[in-house]
Amino acid sequence: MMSIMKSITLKKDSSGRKETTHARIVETAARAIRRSGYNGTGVADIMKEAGLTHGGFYAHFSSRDDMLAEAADHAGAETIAIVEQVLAEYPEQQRLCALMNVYLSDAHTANIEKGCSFAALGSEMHRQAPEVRAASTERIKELIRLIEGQLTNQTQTSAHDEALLTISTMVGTLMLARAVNDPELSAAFRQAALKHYAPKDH
Amino acid sequence: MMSIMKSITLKKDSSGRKETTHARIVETAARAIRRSGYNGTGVADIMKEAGLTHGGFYAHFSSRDDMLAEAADHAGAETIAIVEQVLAEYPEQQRLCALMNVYLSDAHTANIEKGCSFAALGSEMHRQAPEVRAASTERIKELIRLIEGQLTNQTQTSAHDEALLTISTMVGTLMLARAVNDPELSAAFRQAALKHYAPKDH
DNA sequence: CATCATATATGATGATCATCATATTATCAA
DNA sequence: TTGATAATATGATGATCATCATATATGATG
Repeated sequence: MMSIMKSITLKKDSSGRKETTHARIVETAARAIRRSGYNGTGVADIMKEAGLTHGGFYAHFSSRDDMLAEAADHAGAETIAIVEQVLAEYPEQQRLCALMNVYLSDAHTANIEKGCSFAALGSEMHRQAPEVRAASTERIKELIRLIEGQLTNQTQTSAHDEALLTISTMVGTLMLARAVNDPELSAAFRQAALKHYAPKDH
Repeated sequence: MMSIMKSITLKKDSSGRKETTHARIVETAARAIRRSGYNGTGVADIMKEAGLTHGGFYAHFSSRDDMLAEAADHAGAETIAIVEQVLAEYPEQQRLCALMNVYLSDAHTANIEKGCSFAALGSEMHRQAPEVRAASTERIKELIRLIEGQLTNQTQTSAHDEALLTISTMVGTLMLARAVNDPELSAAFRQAALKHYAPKDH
């Protein structure tokens, strides 16, 4: 009763410290889930890797799944960004070819924690919390639109279908190339896909 | 000193009870890992699902990873068996087509725990214990040989490459079809692959 | 510099987990 | 049936985990 005009001041943190920290946690988590999987990624691990202690976690996220959803979204966004960057660097005729070469490169195969989130987390997606799955699905749809837009010399329907097929092949190839313990087989999987999708390069 | 001829009798369990139980645990685990992932599969869960208690586990396996390796091998063997069965049921010309239809069917998409172990566990493989990865890699090589053997109208090299590409596409498509939370997109991924690999069927 | 709200840290709780020591039960030989 | 041995169960241990209550530290403002 005595404090009608108590808190006029909004909790505006002009320095944006919390937002910065929040973003740092999400970036750290986006790397951690690709490296260690959803189940292999603990709250304390991520906070430590972000230079914090575990206790502050729930000031930033309502639950672990909430954080995983943000991390999945961020990892998906990074995947989209990689693809967009390659597409922007090449003339129209060479774009898909160049994308394949980058996507199936040794570097991308080795760099799981900064690479394609769908190849890194694909087989775990179906059992994640609904918010995690939803965020990832939206990013996959974004990727489909991006690839579809490159297939201009086709009817709309066949461009969509070909985009879906191309993405399935890219993701499947990269995932299997990482899965096997035999470096030669890993390279063979990627070369076989490149032979089909980027036959120009020797 | 007093028991020179103590234990002549080998511990031969003529009824094979332990072997039967061991096989049952492995079969249960092979389903559990596909359903819940490697990390989501606890020792106690599996023993309970196999109708046992957790304590007896280490009479059957030297470690959890040891069990996971046997489970991965068994799941891979089941995958091979599914493929072999489809191939045996159809005449040579229709085999790959039929395999695609079965592999990308609604039933296989839904039945993760008895389906293709590479689509179910692919993105988790690279961080498993060496014995787990080794067992899975051997089964993948077996699958490659199987598919390669169906591509008879090609040179050896191109048959091998095409087998690798086909497997990457199959696995990637099924994995993504399961991953997304949108049933229409799930069907679209599979239809796009079928359009390319099994165009005969409407 | 002093105050206050905000951001982060310390520490605890109960749950779950792999692993193991020991007890109990089941099977087969006699 | 009885005893020996193998197969499984009971129960414990220490580690790790998500979550939360509370304390401290930080930085903006007066």
